[in-house]
Amino acid sequence: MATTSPSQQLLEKIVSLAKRRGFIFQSSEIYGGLNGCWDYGPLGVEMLRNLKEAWWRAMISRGDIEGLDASILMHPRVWEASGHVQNFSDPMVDCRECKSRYRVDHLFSEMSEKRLKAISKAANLESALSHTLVMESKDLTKEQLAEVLTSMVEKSSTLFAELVAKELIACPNCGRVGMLTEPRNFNLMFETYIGPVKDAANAVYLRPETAQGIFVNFMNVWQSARQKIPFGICQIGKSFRNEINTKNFLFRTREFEQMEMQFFCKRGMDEHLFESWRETRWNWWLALGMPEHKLRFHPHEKLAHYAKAAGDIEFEFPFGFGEIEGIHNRTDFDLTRHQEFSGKSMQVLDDETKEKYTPYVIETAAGASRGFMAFLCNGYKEETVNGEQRTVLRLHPFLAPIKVAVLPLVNKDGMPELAQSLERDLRKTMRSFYDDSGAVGRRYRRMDEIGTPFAVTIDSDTLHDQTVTIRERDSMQQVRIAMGQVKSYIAERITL
RNA sequence: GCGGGAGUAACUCAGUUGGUAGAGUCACAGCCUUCCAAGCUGUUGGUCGCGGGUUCGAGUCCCGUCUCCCGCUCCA
Repeated sequence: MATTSPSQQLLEKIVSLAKRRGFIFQSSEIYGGLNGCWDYGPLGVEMLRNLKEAWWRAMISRGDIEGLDASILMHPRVWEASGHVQNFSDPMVDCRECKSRYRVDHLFSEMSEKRLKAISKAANLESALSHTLVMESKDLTKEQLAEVLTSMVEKSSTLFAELVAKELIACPNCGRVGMLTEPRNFNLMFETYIGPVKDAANAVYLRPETAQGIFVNFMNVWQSARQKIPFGICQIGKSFRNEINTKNFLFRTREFEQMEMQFFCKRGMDEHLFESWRETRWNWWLALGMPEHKLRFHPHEKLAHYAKAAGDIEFEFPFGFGEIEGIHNRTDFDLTRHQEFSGKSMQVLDDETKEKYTPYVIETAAGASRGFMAFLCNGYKEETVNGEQRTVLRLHPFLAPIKVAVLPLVNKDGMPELAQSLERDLRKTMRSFYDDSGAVGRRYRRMDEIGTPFAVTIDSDTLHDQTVTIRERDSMQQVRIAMGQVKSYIAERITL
């Protein structure tokens, strides 16, 4: 029997509840499942839609952000321009002795300068440099040496193996020399083919991020929507990454949904806007019920090739802190690259100074799937009430898949009929649920477990004075109001 | 990709040295029940993850494979 940590058990309970109640099923389960893919069940899809709706409204209601829904398949050149073709595949090697795996660039960057020099000599770096750069190897810094060597290894299929054979590269873990395999490329982008012929010339990628769909449409949106800089473009959609390993339920999957916004501004405003968006996005998570102590902002020290500043909003999952949203100052990198690769101008005119410039971009990239899981984990609580245990999902009412349950206290005296008619009426404006099976306490608990914030109960008083009780999920307190006010009472309390 | 653990009903699990699958919960149909899951009756549901092998006979033993979890690695 495996020893399982409390946090592991917690995650297992959440996964189990998610399946039992119809939030999340494993993809293709009857065929044994598909690694790292999950399906949203009836309650899951409602909750996910609510989450995306909350985000969409927060973006669009500002007035300075336009929506977009770009195609998942894009021109292959997009990913050359974005740097994904080059940077999204990392050559990796394994140690035959101790089975450790390394990225080649990490291998080089961890080496001593002396070792790098020795390898440079063996790799005949000078001649490689002579026809590409004016520099000589002795002028290169340690970091530059590592970088050049990495790119040489990437270009040559045999170089790394030769260096290993000359016993110049040791495994950092076990220290054995000559045990590393040839580099293998791990391309993190999914590839498919346009048209019925599977041919390299027809290859396209499933987008690894939604951002590029926004960048390539920047000019279209700018001109058609009549927005003035600064303004943003936002988009919700699926992205795909062929991860080596999937992990932790919905957290690391190969197919996931993003909620991305790119805010275009003039250079000079970018640093202020980065801070401002960081705060705006932080507060958005809080407004949906995230407690501040479960969140943290993690600034990136090692920046990606496109970024000037970057950081993540992280949530404390049962397995530890994990990113739920990234905020990046992408500078003018993407637009500049697309201008270069497409030959189309990405510049705008400053009305005051009459100068043309390429806008800077602040990106906020939230994970819809990860956010969903974060709210599920955050909401899950086991409580003891009067000696009995109850499981409750403390979801913000806006996120809750079902807003209200309507229950006849007992199944007689016309209570079921009255309750059914109330439920039919509520159903027109909100997700509601009628339940008459078992004791009322059991029904309350069932609703707690799926996060339903309100339960309306029809009792004998209802029959003669048209009042009902409304029970609130978290406090379990009840108030009695006129049946005619139920709709407005709940509507007021399920808004953001 | 490596190492460890696990996979039996929708969920949580039991199943002895191999002898044609069980419990509780849930769900469903009723009964009971006037406010917080524990009453009664009945019912549905499993080729024991999948595929091979050994055997007269495999949930149980062996091999392969898939999936989930943990660690390493990875996470532009």
